[in-house]
Amino acid sequence: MEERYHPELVEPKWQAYWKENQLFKVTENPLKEKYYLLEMFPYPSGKIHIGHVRNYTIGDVVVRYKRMKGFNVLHPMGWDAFGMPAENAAIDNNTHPAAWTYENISSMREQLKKMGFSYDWDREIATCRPEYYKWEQWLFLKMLEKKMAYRKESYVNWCEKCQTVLANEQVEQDKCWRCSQTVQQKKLWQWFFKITDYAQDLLVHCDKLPGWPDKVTVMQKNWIGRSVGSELKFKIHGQENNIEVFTTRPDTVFGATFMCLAPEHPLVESLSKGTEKQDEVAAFVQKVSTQERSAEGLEKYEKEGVFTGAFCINPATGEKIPVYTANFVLMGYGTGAIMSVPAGDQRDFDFARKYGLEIRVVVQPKGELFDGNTMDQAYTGEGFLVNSSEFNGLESAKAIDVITDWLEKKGRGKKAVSYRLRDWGISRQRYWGAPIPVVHCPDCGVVPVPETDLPIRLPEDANLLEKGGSPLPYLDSFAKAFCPECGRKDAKRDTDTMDTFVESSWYYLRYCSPRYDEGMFDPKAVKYWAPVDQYIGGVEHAVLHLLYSRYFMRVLHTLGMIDFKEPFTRLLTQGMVCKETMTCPDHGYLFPEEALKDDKGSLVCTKCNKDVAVGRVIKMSKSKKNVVDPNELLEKYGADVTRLFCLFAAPPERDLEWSEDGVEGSNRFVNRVWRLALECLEKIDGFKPFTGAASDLSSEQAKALYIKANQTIQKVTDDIDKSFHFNTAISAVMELVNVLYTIDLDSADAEMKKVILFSLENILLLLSPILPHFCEELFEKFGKTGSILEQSWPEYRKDSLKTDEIIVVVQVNGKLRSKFTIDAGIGEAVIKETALADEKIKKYIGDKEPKKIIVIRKKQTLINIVV
RNA sequence: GCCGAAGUGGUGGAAUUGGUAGACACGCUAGACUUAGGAUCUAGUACCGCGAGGUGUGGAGGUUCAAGUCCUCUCUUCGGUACCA
Repeated sequence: MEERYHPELVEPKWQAYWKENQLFKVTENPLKEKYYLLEMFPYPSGKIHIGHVRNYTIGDVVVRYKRMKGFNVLHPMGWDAFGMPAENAAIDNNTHPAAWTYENISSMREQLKKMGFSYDWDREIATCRPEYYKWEQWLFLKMLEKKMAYRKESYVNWCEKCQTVLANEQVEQDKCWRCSQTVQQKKLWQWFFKITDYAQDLLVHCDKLPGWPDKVTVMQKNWIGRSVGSELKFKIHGQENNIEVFTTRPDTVFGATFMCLAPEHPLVESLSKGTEKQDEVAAFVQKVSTQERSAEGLEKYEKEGVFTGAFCINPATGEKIPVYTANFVLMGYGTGAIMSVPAGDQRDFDFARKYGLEIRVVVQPKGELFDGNTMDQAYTGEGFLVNSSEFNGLESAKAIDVITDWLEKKGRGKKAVSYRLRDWGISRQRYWGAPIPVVHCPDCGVVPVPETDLPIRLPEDANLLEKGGSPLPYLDSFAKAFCPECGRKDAKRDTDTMDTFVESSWYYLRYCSPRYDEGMFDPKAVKYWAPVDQYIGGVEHAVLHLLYSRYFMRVLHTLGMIDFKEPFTRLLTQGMVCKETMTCPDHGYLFPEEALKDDKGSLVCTKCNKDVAVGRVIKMSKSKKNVVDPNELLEKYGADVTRLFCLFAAPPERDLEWSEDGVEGSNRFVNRVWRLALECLEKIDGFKPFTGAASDLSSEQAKALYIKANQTIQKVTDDIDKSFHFNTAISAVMELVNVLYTIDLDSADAEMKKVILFSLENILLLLSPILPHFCEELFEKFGKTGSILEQSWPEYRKDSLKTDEIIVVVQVNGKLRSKFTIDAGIGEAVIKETALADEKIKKYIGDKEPKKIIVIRKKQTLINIVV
């Protein structure tokens, strides 16, 4: 009985068994109900981190559970293999993105295999392979043909010194991360997908995703950001052109005392041209071009603007109002111009005060008398119109329609819907991505590459530029092309590559038929497997990846390629894995192994012996060094213990705080079950598990254990099935194990032994999705043949879940004062009587007459006496 | 800034539709076994108080016989914010 569980022997044994018997290989089987479970595929960064381990463990448990429930389960794995880190690593380590990526893939694949995850590895894909991105290029051509893809000019972060485009994360405080040069906004022609065509459909279906967490659909709705309002035309003074604005508050149009254009607005230059403001405006536009134009970045800068020198006509008042350009107006939202109503919008108010512009009150609630000169903030609420000519006195909410209709009759406006959602810019001026399959011809313009030329291969012999730019434009063998239309020899291939979100928007369909070479996927396979029944991944993808995927399915649906629109029926967004940071005064951030306890018990740096400061618990990241290497865990504890801890430490949707002590605890539990099983094996021989009803059992102890075992089956099944709360499922099994530990096997009678055997076998079945290797091994020791995977999930007996007695909780004025046990079938009157007769209760009631007695008989039986 | 979450013992966390706050585990304390233990087993462990008892789910109010759970306000931390994936 000294023997401990030895993962280093047991785990490879069963991994080999599963592989040999191809237990995870699946094919379409119309006789079985399918279940497609998918975890978000990883970026091959080099090593699996704990966040991956957690994500894939959650998925693996559900997969194994569903298999035991009889489903035909698809559970694939692959690699989101294009992306910026490969380029950075290639520059830093003087290697090639492809070499770096493929190496990472093979080491990460080995790690995943050691974790015992039940993937059908025959379906593995890597998005950087031409066989994959060929079909992405194919789809791009289809979208181009259907006008779902188009080109327009838009801005990128540009470092003049490095001559490169920078990602947002490569811009640090307006400076290039490599050379600290101030970053500029540069205008480039880029490709876009017309996701806005589906804005309404994507929005409406947010409410038809019952399997998604509300927080995700709410975020998506807000991201799409539908707003209803009006589009108004402000005639430019002295010209026939108009400036169009979108506003949700046309009721305030009489208060529009100036106009603001985005600095990128095409009219900014032309309006100021030739005026004395020309230079000032140009300088301002230049200044704004060094400012980050993201929603997050906008907040960092002081709101400011300049007068363009031009005026436009307020369509309601007929007044001349000045046209400004301002840094808080975004070209990408609405029309890139706003009518400014300082009395009704805080930003406009601040702007007006700053530049001495008129603040005219047009809406005020009853009983107020706002004055534009003395107000200290804008009034954004509803009220009644003032200073609005014939509309004075009208309720502002009603005025929205009335004024829009009035302006429409004058030809100056109309009702309009605007979305915050912008079209998806997919062009990346990078090397390590899927080439965009078009050619630019001096004569024919943009010409799609013929389908038969696909894939347009990314040349793998290119060397990266030191400063991070893409080598593709300089690589003649790639960039020079014949025009497919006219045959001109000096046409130029598009050297941009696609956003990596494009690959991840459809990979889950590719898994259904990963080697299919006649299209993106085999329609028959997709018909059987898709959509994904359960998708699992980080909550950080709540908007972009998930929205793009939803969009892509709509595109394929429109193209008639699939018959569904929503890719993921159920979604689980798991929390991050966090750990405390440690810093040494001399050496900065420390890895966990670089800080050790000295004899006094305080943490010191292994390099200099100075005291280590323990910092906040934050998401594990290499830069903060608060990481745990799964390889070390595997070596020390094995896969099953690591899996157990990931599941036990927190429910999946919550952040998980890593704790070495907690892992030790999981290890202890695994060994506790191991010893229990071995002891039973030794002492209970020749018996079969009990399977009758609890009432057939003669001893109270056996009955109690049997009920507990049945309750455990119910609890674990519910927790996995309904909420994925594995932590409570595990604690339920722990409770049962604790009960078994209190039983003396040597003195147990035959009946008891049968119930113990029943309990133990079910513990193994219930734990098998979580501790697959461990449970296989014990199952085998108990003389079973085959894999535990092929067993059915246990059923509990409904007639053996409840005990004969219940505990009644007695409260006086809502405070717990006493408890008693009573026969479960007893009536309410008896409960009241018993409670009132209770000595402790009498003390609290005294001689007062109870005002009210409330008896609750739900999960708990409770009686509250109000005096 | 905007959008979305989360705050419960020394720690991670548990608590259908409001109904015994702290399951289960870590840590700690004590005991047992042991040549030894960082193994194992048993017991105890929210806080204050000698006690009766009181107080407790980030903070402040409110609804209710009853609030971790519902409502209002507020603080802190985290995620996303369109070129990290």
